[in-house]
Amino acid sequence: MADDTRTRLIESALALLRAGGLEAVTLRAVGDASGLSRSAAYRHFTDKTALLAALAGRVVLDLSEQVSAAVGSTDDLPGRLRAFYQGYVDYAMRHPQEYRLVFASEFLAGSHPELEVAVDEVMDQLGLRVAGRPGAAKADLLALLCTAHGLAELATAGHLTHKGLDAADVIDAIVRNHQGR
Amino acid sequence: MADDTRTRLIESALALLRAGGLEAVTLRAVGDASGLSRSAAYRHFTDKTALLAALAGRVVLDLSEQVSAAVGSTDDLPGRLRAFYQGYVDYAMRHPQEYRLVFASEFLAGSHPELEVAVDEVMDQLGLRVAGRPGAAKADLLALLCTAHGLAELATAGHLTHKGLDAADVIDAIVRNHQGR
DNA sequence: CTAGGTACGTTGACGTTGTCAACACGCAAT
DNA sequence: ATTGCGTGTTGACAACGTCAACGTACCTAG
Repeated sequence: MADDTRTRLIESALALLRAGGLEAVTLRAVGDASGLSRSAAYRHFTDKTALLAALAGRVVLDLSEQVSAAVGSTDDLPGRLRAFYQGYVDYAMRHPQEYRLVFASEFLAGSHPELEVAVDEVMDQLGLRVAGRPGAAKADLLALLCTAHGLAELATAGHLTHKGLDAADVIDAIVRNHQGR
Repeated sequence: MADDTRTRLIESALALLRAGGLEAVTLRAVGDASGLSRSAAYRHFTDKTALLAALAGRVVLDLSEQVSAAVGSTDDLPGRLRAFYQGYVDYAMRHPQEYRLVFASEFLAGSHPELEVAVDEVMDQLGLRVAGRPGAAKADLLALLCTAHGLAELATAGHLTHKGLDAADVIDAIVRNHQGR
């Protein structure tokens, strides 16, 4: 099966990313780790960026599942908000390189519509999950995701811990300042 | 003066970044654009990442000034909030590559304490500017900045316009859902 | 059964990049 | 005058993304 090799390439890239950051993910290294050769990836991806985009897609799905699980079936809105933010930033802190790859690859690579669509879908789903029902306005959901993403990026960059605070404190402030409608 | 050459290198790198994105910023191209040679940058920066970090520092300062000007001396809190978010995302949309470089370089490059400190300082200053007085809690200011940064990143990635919305709509939602104290 | 195409994988090679060593120049201080 | 340092250049190297050429298995049509 060709799909098998394809996922093995993605898996190897993921392992390299975790171990040594984005700069450790080279096509030669991916080939070695997969027991293949340098340019084996070109039979399954048009580009190096296409491989990264596929990997990013996997990450987005993983993130979505974990956050959904974290929100679970919390009843009250403040509780859902808190669980959402906490689950989101927890994932980002547990997998910093992976999380940042998702948005870095959109920057570095010109256009990977497949990934952009995946991100959009996951974001929508997460927003609905928190809002509770599909009646919520799009702008409100996006506001939620903006905050979550900013939180995740600042947290993974270490800009929160610098001041004797951690993500939970900021989440507290966010939820406290949020008035439902 | 050596400082002169140093700033010229940074300026050339900025021009290249604006013109062709991050991948167009190569040390050889910077040398050419500065009328110097390939490795001239190594007399002023230890690394390519150090040059990028210096450039990012310049960008952060620029961002800070523009956002401060946008907030100006708005009186009411909702007005200040709106002006802050709008000014922040405006800058990011006007200079997407530069804005993203600031946070990408922290990711790509291991550690550039100078840049991290600059980011922290600017963030603090902006937070105070919006809060109006130094009495505000740190966590509240950071919450503000998380949202602004997330907004800027999603906007520059095109994740807002996809749904027939633009940044102003999301800012409306954010301000509407925010209860000051 | 054979011929040919297709999917998959490998190696060789090329241009580009970041980086360093070696060298050269000019200026300041001893 | 000599020494040293700051600044700049070129030559060279390894690593990288990428492509062309080639090989090999397999499936399918005649």
